[in-house]
Amino acid sequence: MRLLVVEDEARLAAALQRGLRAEGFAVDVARTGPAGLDAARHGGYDAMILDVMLPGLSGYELVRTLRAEQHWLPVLMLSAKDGEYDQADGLDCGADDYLTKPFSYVVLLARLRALLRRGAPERPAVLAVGDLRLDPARRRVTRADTEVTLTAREFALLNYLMRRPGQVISKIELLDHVWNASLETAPNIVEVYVGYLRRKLGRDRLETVRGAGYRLAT
Amino acid sequence: MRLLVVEDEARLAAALQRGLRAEGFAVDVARTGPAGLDAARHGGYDAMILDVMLPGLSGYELVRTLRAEQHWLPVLMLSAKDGEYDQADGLDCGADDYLTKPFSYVVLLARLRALLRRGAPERPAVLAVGDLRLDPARRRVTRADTEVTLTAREFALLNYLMRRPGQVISKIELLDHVWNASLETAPNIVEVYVGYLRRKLGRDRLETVRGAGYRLAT
DNA sequence: CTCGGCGCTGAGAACGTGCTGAGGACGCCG
DNA sequence: CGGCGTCCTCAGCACGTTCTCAGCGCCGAG
Repeated sequence: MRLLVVEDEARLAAALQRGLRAEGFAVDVARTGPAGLDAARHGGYDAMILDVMLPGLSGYELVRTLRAEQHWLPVLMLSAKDGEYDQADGLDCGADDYLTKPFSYVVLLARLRALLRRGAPERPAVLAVGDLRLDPARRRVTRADTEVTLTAREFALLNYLMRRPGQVISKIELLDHVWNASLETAPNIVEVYVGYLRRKLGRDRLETVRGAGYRLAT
Repeated sequence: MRLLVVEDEARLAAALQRGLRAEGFAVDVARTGPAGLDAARHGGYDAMILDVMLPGLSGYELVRTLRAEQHWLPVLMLSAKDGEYDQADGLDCGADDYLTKPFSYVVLLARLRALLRRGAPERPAVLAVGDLRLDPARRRVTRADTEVTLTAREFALLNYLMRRPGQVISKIELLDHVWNASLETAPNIVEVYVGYLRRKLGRDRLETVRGAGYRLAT
């Protein structure tokens, strides 16, 4: 899931990015209204978190413009509760949901998930492929009932692969979702981590499909 | 879903009743501590929203009494942030979650929903994990039958962890529920308190899951 | 068979995360 | 007022994790 955060306060932006990445989202940040609008138009995001007070172009105007151009990206709006703007305005101009600062992180997450959920199926509690099991809540992985300890990055990678067993997944896609890296990042890092996983899970569990990507054996 | 709101300020009570009804809940209101206690005992509610400042009987006493009588109704506590009472105290006495006034209605709803989803009517009188025991009503903790004295904050933290043993809980979530902190608060405070707990409870009872959070060993 | 390119791996550097002790702010109580 | 306990901040340290890089092997095309 790819998210766009449009926020000019550096600390809040950084905190959001960190927190959401920890939840497994790929997060990009834009710091001004125009930059945000541009990213929203072309970035292929699944949702946008948008501050109202922005340099260059207000959040309201941004959403209005986007909607006028027939972009229907889900938008979660944030505003300082200083009375100048109010919630009704936010929803009026085309935002899908609305939070006033200061807000709780858990609430943000809940609302965000609600936005994204439209149509998306609920995740199963425990992923299982062959004799591999992965429990996201407990953050545990077992192979034939013996526990395997993984680092955060290894866990994220396996997690992603286990959601689409048997399918070939490209390095670019993995870079994008597991590392949320730019196009310029060297794909070698993926090879390195696939190597780590192979050592821990068994050699033939991850197949290489030359020129295409990797596949988790079912 | 039936809710009980115990709140003496007429305006707030009315607003809550109206808002929650609009969400599809059946809402009753009690205006004093004793009336609230009585309703909670006999009303068959799914959750209670409880102010701290009440005529006749404080919210703290109310929950404590209820828990002592083996009623495990989920309780969401509200307090004015006037310093007289502290958040940690709220979690101490057996409430399930806690909000300080002024709060956002959206936050209230989100927390309430989380409570109802969790909704454990079959809660044991005392939380027990391994040889650890925590009694929310009496605010006591024992480890292998010897009492451990905890400060309010330490107690609140352990309390939260013991409700989801074995699961990994992120620092952000802990900050949110135990400290009621914003996103920008430094997560170091969690590390510090985990350190305190480890000293008092034993080194390996709280596992660190690097890059993810903490887990209470089962 | 030969060659080019893709993928694999080990070594080690760079980085970040988490832990800890010291100490300051604050409120409470004698 | 002074001592005490709790809460929190901060800076330094240690160690695990992440990433880079270079060299090599292997696969497939021609």
